[in-house]
Amino acid sequence: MSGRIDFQSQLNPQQLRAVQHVEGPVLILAGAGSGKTRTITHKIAYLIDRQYSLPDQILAVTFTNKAATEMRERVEQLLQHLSIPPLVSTFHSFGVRVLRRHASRIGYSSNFTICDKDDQKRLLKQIYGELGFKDEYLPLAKTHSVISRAKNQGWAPDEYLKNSRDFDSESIHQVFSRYDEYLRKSDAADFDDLILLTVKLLQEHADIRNRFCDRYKYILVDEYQDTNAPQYELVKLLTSRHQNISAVGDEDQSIYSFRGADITNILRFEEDFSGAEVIKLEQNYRSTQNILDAATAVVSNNLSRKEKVLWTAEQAGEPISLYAANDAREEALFVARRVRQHLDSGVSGIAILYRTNFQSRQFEEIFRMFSIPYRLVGGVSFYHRKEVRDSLAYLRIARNPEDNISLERILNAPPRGIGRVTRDKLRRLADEKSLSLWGALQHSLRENLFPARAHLVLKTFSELVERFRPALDLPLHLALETILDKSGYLEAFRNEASESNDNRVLNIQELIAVARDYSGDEGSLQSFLDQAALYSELDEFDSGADVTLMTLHNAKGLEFPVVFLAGCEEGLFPHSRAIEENDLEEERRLCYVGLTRAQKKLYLSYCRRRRFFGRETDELNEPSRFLSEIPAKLLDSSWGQSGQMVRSQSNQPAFLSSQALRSPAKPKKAYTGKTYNSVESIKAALGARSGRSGLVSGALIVHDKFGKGKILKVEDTGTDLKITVQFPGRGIKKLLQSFAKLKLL
DNA sequence: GAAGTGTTAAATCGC
DNA sequence: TTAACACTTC
Repeated sequence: MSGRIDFQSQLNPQQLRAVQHVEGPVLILAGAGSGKTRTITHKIAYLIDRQYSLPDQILAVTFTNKAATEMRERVEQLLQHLSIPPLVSTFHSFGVRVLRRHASRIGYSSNFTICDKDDQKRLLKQIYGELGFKDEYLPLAKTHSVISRAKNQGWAPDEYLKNSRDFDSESIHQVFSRYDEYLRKSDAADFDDLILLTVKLLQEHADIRNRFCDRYKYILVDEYQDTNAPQYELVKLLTSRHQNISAVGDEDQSIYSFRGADITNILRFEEDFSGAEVIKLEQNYRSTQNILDAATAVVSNNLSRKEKVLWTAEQAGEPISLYAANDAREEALFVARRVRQHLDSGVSGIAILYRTNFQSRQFEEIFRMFSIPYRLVGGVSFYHRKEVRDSLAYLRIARNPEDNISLERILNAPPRGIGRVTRDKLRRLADEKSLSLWGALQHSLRENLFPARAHLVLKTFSELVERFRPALDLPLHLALETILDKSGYLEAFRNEASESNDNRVLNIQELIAVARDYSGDEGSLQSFLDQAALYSELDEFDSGADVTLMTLHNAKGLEFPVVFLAGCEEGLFPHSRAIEENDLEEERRLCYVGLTRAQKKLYLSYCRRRRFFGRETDELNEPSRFLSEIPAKLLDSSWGQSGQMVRSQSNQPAFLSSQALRSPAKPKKAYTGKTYNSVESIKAALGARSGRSGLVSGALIVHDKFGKGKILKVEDTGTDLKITVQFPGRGIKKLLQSFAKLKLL
């Protein structure tokens, strides 16, 4: 049966052309909100429905699990009697899928471990220790990002050295080589390797490459502007026989150059794939005219872009509101009040977007105060919690004790008497004998290489691990439960009752519950571990939620009736690092992405002052330059209640017309100028929260003849208060004691 | 080796 | 501000 779906009635002429372009390469250049994903989803359906292809001959690649899931579901909706689904996958999970089958061809086992950022950092730290490198001379964070960047270019350590003239490149090269070697020896791959190794496999083994080429006759790539060199290479390899590639992208939405995304991939598509047709989608179905005009006005300040004319059939809609807050708290209060109003009038689907994750905190606090339910995307996600990661490491070790990275994690968690000395000795032994850590442990037990006490704890540990294996025959969740039980890992948290330990236990129980969903399938252990490793924060996003907090990067591809774009200040957005490195065009694209998330109503806000590390900035923040790029006529002239009113005048951007934006004198804290007689009263006045008893630290400032100092400790001697104060002076910190009834400023 | 205490660094964006 | 770390003591 063919031709059941009426594509013509569901798509506009351009979209239809893109969908019906079946043979050969096509590039779909689409503006924001023009139905990119919709178009390729329909294309998948079209290929199947019109019998150009069997479902499993289609491979669609996206960047997030979220997008993949959505696309899969929509295809299923369109084609209701689909027995085999097409493969819709992220680049990374596609890599995993290929490698799990064929890893042996390039020297890995099919059970290789996926190593995430946290594992990478641990490993780098270990290598620093071995090489005697110090973080203060060569920041580990820098090394990490340089290595990842190099890998995203497709460079091996030696190629990196050749291509880089940095002062530190020799040192980094040393770390990089050792790091790669260690991963290889540990049968482990980091995220970048998932792509690199897949490319290597397909390059070196023509038989496998040809098999995949014939298998997937139609390749579709979403967000093509975000592909980096290895991903581009992968696409080239997969399409090397049949050039049936459909790439969808928007160069104005390229916001991932920091992870190697190369905007030239999309710009030179026509050269790369000869005979490529280019189709533009310029009608926007998402936003009002005002919002679209604002976004277009901003992004047209970029020089390196192709002109696209986005238009909409929508009305002008409401003007865009701009709010200048004195600080982040006020900004959050403004947002919370408006959110409440929208919720009360029945609007749902509100997003609060910001540049950096730390901004979420203030919103969370205020939203809880207002009892506004919200979803936070990002932050410390479930799968990044220590207890969850440790539990997964236990599971990996049960299956394969040779997994060095996991063994390092659980060796002494919970504490079982295997300390630094013993661990170092094991590592050295493993290195000398070219053994895994587990191998070294076995070897040293046989040869009696450790003193009695260490020998005993290692033997106990070894026997423990041996006892894990039989548990793997149980259904997955029971296996996990049994292993955690035997290991004493759960027990250790239960024994020491505290709020955080209770949470840990709950998280582990939650993990066991997730494992239950995987139980029973063939290969359930592997797919459970893979999904945990490739899990991303965006996966938590629930499009049904009323209010969502997330970063601008996470918001790409999503839309909301109401959007708040917070923190529009120079230094924050555009970010100071971007200003330094002259990456303003990418920041501007990010702004474009943010603005175009809004369907009906858009709010912009910024703070004149903002706190970093508990410290207030000295000078007032400049409003973001992007605000001044929005034509004043699109902006609202009325303002929220608690901030100062800013009126827009004819052609001036709203914020420029307001002169007296200086923040009023800060209200004095309730505790200043008073005299306190007890520890408790000081603590109460400060609202100080500190785990350590009798200690008040932090923002409290005392004033005496030595100047201003920070209170470190307050002890009640019965008659007096003994207060330890730290006075910073020329880099040297003097510790003094002063007594009782101190006046606090 | 573990626990407790003091010091200091930190936070752009993410698979 | 907090959290990781480094150092000391038991």
